[in-house]
Amino acid sequence: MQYHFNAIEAKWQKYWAEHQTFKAENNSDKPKYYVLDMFPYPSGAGLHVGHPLGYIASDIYARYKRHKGFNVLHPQGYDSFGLPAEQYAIQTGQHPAITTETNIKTYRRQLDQIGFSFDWSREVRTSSPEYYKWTQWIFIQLFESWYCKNHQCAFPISELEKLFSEEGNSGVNPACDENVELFTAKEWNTMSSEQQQSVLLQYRLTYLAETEVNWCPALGTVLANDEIVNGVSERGGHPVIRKKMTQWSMRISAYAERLLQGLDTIDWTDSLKESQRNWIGKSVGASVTFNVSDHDEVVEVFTTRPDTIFGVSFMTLAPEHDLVSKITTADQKEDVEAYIEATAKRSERERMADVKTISGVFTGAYAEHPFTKEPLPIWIGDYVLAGYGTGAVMSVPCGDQRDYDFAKHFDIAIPNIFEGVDISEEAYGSKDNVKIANSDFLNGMNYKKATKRAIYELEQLGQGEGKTNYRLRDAVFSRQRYWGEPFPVYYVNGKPQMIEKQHLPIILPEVEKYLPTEEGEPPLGRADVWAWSTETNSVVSNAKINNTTIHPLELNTMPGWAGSSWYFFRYMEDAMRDETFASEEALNYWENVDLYIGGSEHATGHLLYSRFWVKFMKDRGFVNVEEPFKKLINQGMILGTSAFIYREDGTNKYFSKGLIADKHVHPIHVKVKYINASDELDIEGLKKDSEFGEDYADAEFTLEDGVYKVGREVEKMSKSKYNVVNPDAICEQYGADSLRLYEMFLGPLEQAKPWNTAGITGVHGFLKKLWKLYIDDNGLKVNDAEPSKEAFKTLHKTIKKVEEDIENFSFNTSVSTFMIAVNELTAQKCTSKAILEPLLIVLSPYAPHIAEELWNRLGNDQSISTAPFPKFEEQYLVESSKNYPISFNGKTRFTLELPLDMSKDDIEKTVMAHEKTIAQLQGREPKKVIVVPGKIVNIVG
RNA sequence: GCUGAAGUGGUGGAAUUGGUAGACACGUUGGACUUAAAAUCCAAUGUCCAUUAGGACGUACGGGUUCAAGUCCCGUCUUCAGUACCA
Repeated sequence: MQYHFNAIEAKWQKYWAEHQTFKAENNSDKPKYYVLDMFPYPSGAGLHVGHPLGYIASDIYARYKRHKGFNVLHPQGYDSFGLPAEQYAIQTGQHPAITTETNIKTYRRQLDQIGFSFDWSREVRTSSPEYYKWTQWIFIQLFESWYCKNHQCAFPISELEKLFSEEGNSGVNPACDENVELFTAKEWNTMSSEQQQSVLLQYRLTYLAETEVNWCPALGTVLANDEIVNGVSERGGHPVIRKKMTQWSMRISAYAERLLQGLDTIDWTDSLKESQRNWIGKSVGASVTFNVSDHDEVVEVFTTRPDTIFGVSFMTLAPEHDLVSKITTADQKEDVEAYIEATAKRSERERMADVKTISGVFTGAYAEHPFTKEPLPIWIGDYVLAGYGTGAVMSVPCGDQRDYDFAKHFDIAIPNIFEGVDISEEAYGSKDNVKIANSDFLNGMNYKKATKRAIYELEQLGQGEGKTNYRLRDAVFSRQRYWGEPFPVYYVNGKPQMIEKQHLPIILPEVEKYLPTEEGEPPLGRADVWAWSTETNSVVSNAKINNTTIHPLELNTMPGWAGSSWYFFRYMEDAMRDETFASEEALNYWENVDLYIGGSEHATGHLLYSRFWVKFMKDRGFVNVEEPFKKLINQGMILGTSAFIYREDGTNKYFSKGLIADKHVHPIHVKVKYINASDELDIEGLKKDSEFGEDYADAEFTLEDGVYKVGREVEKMSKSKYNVVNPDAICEQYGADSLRLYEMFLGPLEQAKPWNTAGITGVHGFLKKLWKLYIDDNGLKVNDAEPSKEAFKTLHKTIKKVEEDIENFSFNTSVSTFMIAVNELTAQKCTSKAILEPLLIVLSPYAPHIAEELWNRLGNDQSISTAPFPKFEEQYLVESSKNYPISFNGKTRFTLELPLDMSKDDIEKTVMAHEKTIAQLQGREPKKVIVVPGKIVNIVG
């Protein structure tokens, strides 16, 4: 009987679905384990072989944990709001919901055929109203909260109102907008409700603010910092400009310190933690204010080197700095304005590319040194960034290379405040091994002491204080798009109001077109039912404008990361649950994700935002975990191997790769399915391909050695490069088990690696051999024969290795282990059930279908997933003897097989006897024998 | 520049954490079976020298520690990823 993988796989997939084999229980005596994949965005292209890599790894782990006696939650869903469906809608008029539904069907079919052990009863879709009701609800909770820096915790905004009415705002220490005005309790209580609302907006964890945003004209929307790569949009590569807009923002900066501290408590890779640390960008230093001479203004700067305060010889402002227009003297006005205009014209990209050119201009104004009262010229320069710190720096040319270069270029003084350091060539940027000089009360101190003293003295003067600065900016939360969560917000007199929970969800309305309106409003501005009636408490049609008091609803939608920041909690419960986003019992039982697998591209987006939301939800008591993902693994990308044919310029002639050296050719991508394992092109197949019509019909192919050789190159898998390998075709031809094993076999999980379909014959051959070990032409070969010692050894070696591999996430080496085991057992002619049955359990996480089939044929009527993982027993691996390498002066000459229980002295005696014989033969004196316990025998002379 | 990861046959990659480098697989070559092909099976396959026996060299490069180094230490180079005028 042959191994009919297609039939076997279909059979068991159906069985698992019908029996709900992988349904997780919310009540169980077993310990819980939560294995999660980053849920996919269902794109129109469907899955290619790279997508399932992480899912296969997590599935192996989930199945393994079930064998190990855990109650495993392993869900899957779709991050189904997003730009591609909307772009497609703009082009075709097709509603994104329909496209999304179609794509999800394709995804589901493709996922099902690989045999994942997902509990589909908990599926979530971020675009379904049952789900985004709760995304909207969380938004409201953020609006109704403020963050107390003293307690490092978020509280309801009503508590802040109470504090304000009792003692004003001078005593509270909240995370809030900069430069909020101080008021007393009395002042607060006399404010109008509208005024109070305006004030509170400065403290809420999500707030409306006029912010400078990254506006992408081509996409008609704003983008977050992490959606911009090299100054252009991540999607589509369109230019991005700075623009001021009123936007919802998330006060993630309030959580900067906790987001940083929390990294120490979770098991993520160093590089990922490092990315987040860099993104948060904590720097400890001081804020210092410099009075501007002859003005009523001050320049506030942030510095990490307050110890170098006496080295300041000038100030530099960003060209966009508010003070520039106020302090520039009449003489300098023309130059300054010309400079500002010139920098504004330069795109972000140019400014980044051109970091070496030093440019700047003197404002004509001077600041006063806080201690020496010396006048310090105030310059503007584009090396100072408006978006970091205060947009102004105190320039210490002897201690900072950029200040140094600037000072040299404009011939500004470079006072040296370092003892015995030569600064004639470059600045001394190091904090170490140096003492401060020429600095009044700081003389002779090191960095640490001087910093402390400088801050103290500044505080005495009232011109500075110790300060910690974070690079992390608040996250803009509004998108001018259609296909996203609507905000549960309406406006009364321009002030945002939250819609009450019982009226959620606010359903995304139908629109005729998905583009922004002619007035430049977001697409929701086109909906004729996009207003809120406070009388009926419902969304009403704009047409009813005369019958009832209506208020405009927020027209923006939420960004992609809104729905993905909390979805892992929704899986804990029935996705249709309507009372809360998940029950308290479920949240208490599942806590957080034990293992999270996904791509590293989310390092500073999704993985930071979800940590922020979870910390917030913890503060407000909605969940009871501080971190969402205990352990995180980034799977590497599977790359495609593109194939090229070479067309001679201006002809329809194609030359084989070896013949192109002296010709003018250019490479053209061809479909990889026409290439065999030896890089030879199937010319007939290509000519007949309907996608290219007649393009290749009369093409002339010049061969070498009778074949056409193509060029190969490893690139990202992409439709346009014709290097996409479809898992459907692989499952069809080799089966899901082969695909699963091969994806693991390709290499370490976390590494990027190219796909090469040719290699799959190796693992496919293994599965056939495995089948033959159990089944032959007469049916089942397995019997109750007493297993041999060797068979036990093979089995237990395999158990041990695979268990270690899975725990260490090195799935690639397990596949080799299985191959060796099957080869050994075949050679031993093993037919014992006592060996072959447990072997199936060990294999089943990797190749569940064949394992389930053989398990069933061995007479088991329960799914193999209920079977406990076989226990490794050391005794079967213990050997009676061991090969000792015998080395002379470090060179291994021969090995001696000696019994394991031999004592050190006996080993020495035995080896000495050998040495004597050899020495006699070679006609020399015997050398001394040294035994290193347990390891090796040395003979030294 | 900074941070992180890595460099092993023709290729993907192993190596129990300092103990016989190259497991396993692909590819290649030869053979068996077959009218033929596919499939399957067997053998060889790091490089060099040697008819053989055997030997020399070999984990990016240069040093070092050790009886013993792919593994540890110092220096250099290269590749990939992230980040960047962050004061």
